[in-house]
Amino acid sequence: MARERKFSTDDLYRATKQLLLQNGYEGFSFSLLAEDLDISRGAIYKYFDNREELIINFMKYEMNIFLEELKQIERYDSFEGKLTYLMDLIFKNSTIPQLIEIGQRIPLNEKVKKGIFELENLHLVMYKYLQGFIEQGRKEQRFRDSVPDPLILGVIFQSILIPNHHGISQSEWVRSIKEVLCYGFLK
Amino acid sequence: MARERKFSTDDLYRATKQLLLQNGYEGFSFSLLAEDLDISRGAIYKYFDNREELIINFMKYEMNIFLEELKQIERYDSFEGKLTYLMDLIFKNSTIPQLIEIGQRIPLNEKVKKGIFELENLHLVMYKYLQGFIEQGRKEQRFRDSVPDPLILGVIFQSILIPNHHGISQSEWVRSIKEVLCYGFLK
DNA sequence: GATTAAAGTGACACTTGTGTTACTTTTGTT
DNA sequence: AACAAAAGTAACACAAGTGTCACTTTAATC
Repeated sequence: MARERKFSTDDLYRATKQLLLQNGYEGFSFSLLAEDLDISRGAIYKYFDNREELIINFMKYEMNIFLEELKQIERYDSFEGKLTYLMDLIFKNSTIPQLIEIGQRIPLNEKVKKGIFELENLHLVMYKYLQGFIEQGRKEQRFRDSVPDPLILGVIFQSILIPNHHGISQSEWVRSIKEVLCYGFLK
Repeated sequence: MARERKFSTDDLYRATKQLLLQNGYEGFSFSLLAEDLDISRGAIYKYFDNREELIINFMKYEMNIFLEELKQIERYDSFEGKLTYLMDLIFKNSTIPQLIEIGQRIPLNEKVKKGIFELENLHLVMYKYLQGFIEQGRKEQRFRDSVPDPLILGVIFQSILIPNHHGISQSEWVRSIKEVLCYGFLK
């Protein structure tokens, strides 16, 4: 009993992702989004009350996909297996740390409180999986004792964001980053 | 023969810095700036033609102060001396990497071409000093051969941006980061 | 005290974005 | 064919930003 949709929620999310990464949180607007998808601005309001609503739901969508993959880390028994899987996963999902950063710019107000809460829950789930990995590493005495847990996770997540200005090939770049993170840049 | 100034260029730069770090490039406006300094928007136009002009000049100002300090790296002869000085300098100027990132969001058009060019020149000067440090490290065989130069600089600059969500004390945090960068997080 | 010129203000016309609403289009169901 | 209902549009009133310009304020100089 309904007309066929001109654009899917997936279309919205795809364009949202591109615009967010390109223009940042403050540079994103429904106007840009509508223009990008060649639809009217009003149509978007049929599905999302406002910018924040859309962005939060998009973030939850991205997070869930990422978590689905991160969950698989538990398939690996060995610390090495988990470490390699985690690093590869993060380099494959290199936009996740950027999006998380952007997500933290959403101003918290009554309207979006619930959504933000749910998004933060997903972050906690992510942290839970990561913490499992860290604990195993500690138990097996693999990590430098003097380096705190949050820093281990921090350097892994942040290393994705190092700009490769010199256009070093992806495989070479990733291999080098892994090496620096594990063993440092000094001999 | 002139009236006393209500606000100095330094006042502008101070407020600009704060607003840029808080709101990002797209979230910065002359309106906010004027409000912050309790002056009229029109007054700012007496000194800067537009937002981009102001931001670029502010960036040049910040870069010059930073370069003045970075230059001092050459006072140290030993590689260790230079490395320690560089790390401490970057942690002391932790806003520099953030500001450089923000600066890269300025859209290049005819109006700002000259300013951007001059700002990029300052980046090259910065790179020159850093490259001197890298070369000495290579010559003295201190660096892991398999890690490319841009990545060594990249991890140093990016490490500042790792969010310390758990509020680990500054000194402890900095010490740990140095350790991870030099020797990695694995034993 | 009058003059001068820089410093600062406030209002104007304009642009871009928001959220809402009455409206039109499309398509399956009766 | 008529209808129902969801999908999409276009226009409105509003808010916040821009750049400009005629104006006022202030303080040094004659």
